[in-house]
This record gives sequence, structure tokens and C-alpha cells, in this order.
Amino acid sequence: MDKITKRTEDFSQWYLDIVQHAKLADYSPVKGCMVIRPNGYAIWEKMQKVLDGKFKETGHQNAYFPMFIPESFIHKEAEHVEGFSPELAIVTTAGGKKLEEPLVVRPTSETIINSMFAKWIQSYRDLPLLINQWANVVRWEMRTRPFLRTTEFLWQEGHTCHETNDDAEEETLKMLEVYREFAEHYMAMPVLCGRKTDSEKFAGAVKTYCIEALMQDGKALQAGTSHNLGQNFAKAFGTEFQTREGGRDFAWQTSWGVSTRLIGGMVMTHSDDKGLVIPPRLAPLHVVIVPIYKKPEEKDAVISKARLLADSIRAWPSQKADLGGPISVKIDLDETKSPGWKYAEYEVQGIPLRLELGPKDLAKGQVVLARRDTSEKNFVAMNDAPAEIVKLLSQIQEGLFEKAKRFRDENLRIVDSYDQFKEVLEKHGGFISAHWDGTAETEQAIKEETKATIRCIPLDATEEEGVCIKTGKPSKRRVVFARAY
RNA sequence: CGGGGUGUAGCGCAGCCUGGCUAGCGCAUCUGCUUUGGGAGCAGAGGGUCGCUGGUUCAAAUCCAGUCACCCCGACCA
Repeated sequence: MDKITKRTEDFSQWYLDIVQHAKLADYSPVKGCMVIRPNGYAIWEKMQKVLDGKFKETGHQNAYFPMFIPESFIHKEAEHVEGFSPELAIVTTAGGKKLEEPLVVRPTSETIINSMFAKWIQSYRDLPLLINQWANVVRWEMRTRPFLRTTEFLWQEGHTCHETNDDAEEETLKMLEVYREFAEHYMAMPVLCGRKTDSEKFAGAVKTYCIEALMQDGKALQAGTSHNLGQNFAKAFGTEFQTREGGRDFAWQTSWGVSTRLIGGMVMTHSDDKGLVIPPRLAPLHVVIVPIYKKPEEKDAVISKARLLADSIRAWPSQKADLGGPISVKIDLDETKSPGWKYAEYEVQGIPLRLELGPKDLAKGQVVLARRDTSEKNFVAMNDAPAEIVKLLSQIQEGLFEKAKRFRDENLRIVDSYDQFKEVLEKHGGFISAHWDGTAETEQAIKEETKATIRCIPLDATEEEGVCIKTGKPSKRRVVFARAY
């Protein structure tokens, strides 16, 4: 197997190497699209399971809407059509005939979902309507990168309708919090929660909130968004209801989504020069047992012991580690590969723990537990192995978050002049907290000159008098800038 | 669309500048034996329209022209 490019040499190539070597994804025959391989998809399934549970807990139901949207639907909301038109894939012929109306392959589903919501909602009694959809979407981007930006990607999109603006705003923030908790607790990826500026918000939204993560190369990654749509789509599609007072009003709506981009975020947050590192709570496989033996009698003893160990590990209560189920264990019985080969392979694939079991260990009544994150080897008594594994998985999860958090905090710099801003951007990258005069013109000018964009106006930003780093005009709070993916 | 790069075995590449004899190497695959605690060793085997088209030449993977594809960097991307 070829070497993985060093992180510090070429971060972009390193990322692509990890994706390839850990067998997460492959390039597809269609340019810009991506084949998600079993290793990558298993991680997505874990993410889906956790998120879907959270959505259900918060009262949402899953549904499914068509991937083809009549072109006219896209045109009903002015900002929406303007935002998405350049990246639409459109089907004009089907069944050997030219279609009467072209079909857009959904870039997002607000329009087609509203066409149905308008039928489903008659009264305030039908509200709130809380729907989620797991789907694929297509956006014809010029430049793609596995997981981070692909022509077709998998995501979930929540779409809700409410009686009042306050209800919609509450939902928008509630789902942002679901995303924050998912990112930090499960992905061990610290995020900033904030609001997008008008020029960065979703096409058709009134307000867009987001979680922003920081990658190891100092670039930001928008990891999830939650939009308060106001009544924009409801008005465009006639999603109207009779109010408690007997009047009529348009539904107040939200939409929110996270995608397979999260997998890219996970890779760029935790992985190292040896390969992928998966946080235990997202790992499809937690422990791999590598049996070691020479003679046949050793083999029998080692393997039968390994099986017993695997059973006891699976049966061990693991609630404390919050893995979303039992500990997942695999014994690698492949006899065509040497133990050393297996060590390296599972490190590339990011399996959190490796359990080595050989004749020496049997003699001593111990096992060797090797951590993927720190490479540390722990020699523990065989009977203590299951409990020790739960403990180590928790420590790994915690350790990954702490490490990422430290990196993020060290790379969130407060800056008060434009010169300093540019210097920090060149030297370190990272998040930069600075004053901005609140105008789209200034934002645009900074972007053109430095490639840095306003990632968000943090939700916890405190009122603070200051002056815009670019124009010197007054500013009431700091915003966070960064170069971004 | 601009800049850079690459097309040679399943994968990764050398060879090209300076044309030449049977197109080579590593990994992987297959066979056999020895191995197995950090990507095993030895011996053998199979696998090729040298991206495509045309040109120059006694002779082209190599030189020339054209063409196609892919990759990377930018532009784009709420």
C-alpha cells in the first residue's frame, strides 16, 4: 500500500489519501459524483441512526418526496430560484419524448414539499407539522471533493410548519442545538453556533443558523444549517391555514439539514498521518481482536479464548460509553495476513481499539489493548478486558473532543485591525473574531481581498462597542471570519 | 473557463530529453515451501490495443500535429 501524504505537507492530498486508504469512498464514472464504499457508508448509517433518534424524540416523522421537481416550482420563490438556478440538473426528455415541462433533480425539497404541505394543512389544528426526509440531492457544482462537496450527496432535510413566527424560530434553534450536540457529543467535533449574514444565508430563508467546525488545516467547515423560512415558501405555494381566531395565515416554516459532508468533517478533524481516526460513538466497529499464534495447538487455544472474550465484550454493559448499543467486536481470523499487517490496516481504517491476543498473553492471563488515538498499549488482565474497553472507549471519545477543542480554541483569535487580520489569516488561518460594520459591501470586499468569509455571528456574542476592521465604522458585536471549505 | 499535471498490467510508477533488439519495476493475484508479537521470505507463473487519430522514419511508448479523458490549484458553491 502506498504511503499516506503527511498532513503538514499537503493537507488536501492527505485528506484524499485517507478517504482512499480507509476505503471510505471512491471516484465514480460520473465526474463529481462519489461512490460511498461500505466503510464510509457504515459511518453514515451510525450517524443516521443517532440523528433519526433525535428527530423522533423531538416529535418529527419521516416521509419521502419525489426527487423530480417540476421546473416551475423552483421559480415560485424569487430568492430560491436565483440561488439555485446555476447548479440545477434538469431532465428534459424521458421515455423517448421531450417532456412538456422539464424536471429539476432536487437540489433541496422546499418547493415540492410545500406543494404537498399546502394540501395537508387546513387549520391550526394541523400544526405543527414536523417532517423529516432522508434523501439524495443534486447540485451541479464546478469543483467537487469527496464528502465535502459532491454533485450528488446524501442528507436529511427537516421541513416543519408552525402557527407563529415564534414557534418557527424556536424550532429552528432547537434543531440547531440537536446538530450542535451531535457534532460535539458524537463526532467529538467542537462547533461554533451562530447566524449567517444575509449574503451567506439559504436562498429563500429569513434567517439561517449554522454550526461551524474548524479543520486541522485552519479552514472552517459549515457542518449543518437550520433555517427560519418565515412565510416565504408558504406564500409562494399557498400553504395557508385557518387560525385560532378564525382568520387565515400562511404557515411559518423551518428547514434544516446535515449531509454526508459530516464524514469529511470527521476525517479532517481527527485523522492523523497513520490514517483515519473514528470517534467511538460513530465507529461501526469498536474493537478488533487480532489473534497471534504459531503452532496449531496455540492457534486452537488463542482462537477459542478470543471467541470467549468477544462474547463477553459484546455482552458487557456499555451504557456509560454511550455507544448507541453493545460494543462491536470483530475477530480477524484471516490467516493470509500477518498480525503486523492487520495492525497497520486497522489503524488506517480508524478502528478505535485493537485487542492483541497471543500465546504470551494466554500464559500471563492478559490481553493487550492498543488505542488508535494515542497509540498507547495497555496490558490488562483478561477478566478486566470488557470493563477496560468501555473505559478506554469513553476516554478516546473524550480525548478526541478535548484535543479538537483545544485546537479550535487556540485557533480562534481576536483581532482589531485589518493588517493583523490579514497577517493572522496568512500565518495561522483559523477562526478570527473581529468587528464588522454590518454591510454586505464590506463583507464582499474582505472576501475578495482575503478569501475569508463571515462564518457566523455567534449566538453567544456579547454586545461590545467597536469599529469595523475594514471601514472603521461602528460595530456592536464581533463576528467570526475564516477561510472555508 | 484559466493555470499546472498525468494517461504504459488490477493499483502505483520507470522508460520518453538523446527513436532501435523480447516494454520494465514495485504492490496485488496464482502455485509451492518456509513463516505469523508492527504491513513476511524464497522460488516460479499469469497478466499489455504504451489514451485515441494522423504524420515523420527503415524503425515510434519515445519526435511532430491534433484529439479525448482524468487529477490538482483557482473561478463557482448561502
